[in-house]
Amino acid sequence: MLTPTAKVILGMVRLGRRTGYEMKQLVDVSTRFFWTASYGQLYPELRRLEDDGLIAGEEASTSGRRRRAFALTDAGADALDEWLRSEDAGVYEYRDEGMLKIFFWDGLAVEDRRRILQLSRGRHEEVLRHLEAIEPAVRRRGGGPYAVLRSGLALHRFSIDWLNELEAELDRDREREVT
Amino acid sequence: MLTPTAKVILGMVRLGRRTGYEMKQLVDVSTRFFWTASYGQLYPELRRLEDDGLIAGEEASTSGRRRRAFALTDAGADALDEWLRSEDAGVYEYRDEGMLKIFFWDGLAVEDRRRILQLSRGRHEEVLRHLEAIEPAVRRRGGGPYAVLRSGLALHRFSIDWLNELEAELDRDREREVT
DNA sequence: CTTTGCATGTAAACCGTTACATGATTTT
DNA sequence: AAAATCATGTAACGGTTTACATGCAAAG
Repeated sequence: MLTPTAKVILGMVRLGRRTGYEMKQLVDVSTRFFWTASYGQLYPELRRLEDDGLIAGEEASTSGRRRRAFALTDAGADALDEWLRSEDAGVYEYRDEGMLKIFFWDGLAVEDRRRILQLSRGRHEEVLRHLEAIEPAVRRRGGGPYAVLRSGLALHRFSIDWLNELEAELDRDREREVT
Repeated sequence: MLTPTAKVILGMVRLGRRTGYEMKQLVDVSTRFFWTASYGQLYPELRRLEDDGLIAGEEASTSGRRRRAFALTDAGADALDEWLRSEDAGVYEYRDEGMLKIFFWDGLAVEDRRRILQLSRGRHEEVLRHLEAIEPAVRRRGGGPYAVLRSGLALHRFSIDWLNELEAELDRDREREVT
């Protein structure tokens, strides 16, 4: 079985990211919103995958700076395909402290509740802005990354709309209080 | 600063869940979809919170079976409110292996891609069924838990719709291939 | 009398982030 | 000359899940 980070690495190598650094670069602008990877996971896992014969590394220093480039082995390509075709939906985790605050917000004043909604919305807006910024470039490439990007755009827009709706309800509740 | 589990506990105590077991019960049917807690976190954290004076525990055995019931102290109520009013959106994590598969799916046949979408959708449908089942009971209570439940319903329905749309696109792509 | 539910807890393993360390190269 | 970028790695820490251990009480 592949570890979560191994899946990212094998996929990234097939996409042409040959060094750990390049993989991290792409993760940070693309998969980051539904799948992260830090250097602390990446480099040890690269070594493990090489030991297991799923990737092959070679010295690729262009100058005095050391650099290791990796390529998929046949076994690695098989492992990647096997995972992609596996009958297992895999990890799905959604953890949202904003939701937890809403769950427990019953004692709070309307203005405090509004603030909770605004903070949550602010974060979705930040992500949305980033996704919108890279949209033109990713659209040109198309394929899986573009499908995923459109998912992200749709999801965060939906969340923003939903939070706005909840905020509108808050106003209606207050009017009822005043009346 | 409160640990994530501490936030759940303080909130649950205010909602009237007095024992670790009761808290876990409610977490499992309600917050589970955006915030989990296992016994391995719950019981040690209960002890820590009691040591810190945020909750007070008392023996509450109704018979031979041991049972510790907790209540919020004034300091605990303050800490809970402080967290709820904090200018920090807190943890937001979304990890989805289905999305990762889509990101890397470009080498796959249309049928393999369809399967990936179906598996993801299946999971959302499972969650949706559970949320729909508890909806009537939660609606009666209203408040934060009901707002959160409606969020969950909306989010998972949206995800299902989105995955269906992607699947329809797949069919259009294949027709184009055949034509 | 056996299974399910109530109830509390611990230990090990796993996963992941953060901070740190190092040093070369390119850009300003 | 300084700052940013390329590039690789480790150590410490923290949070979470899983599996295990224990035992009483109620229901079938």
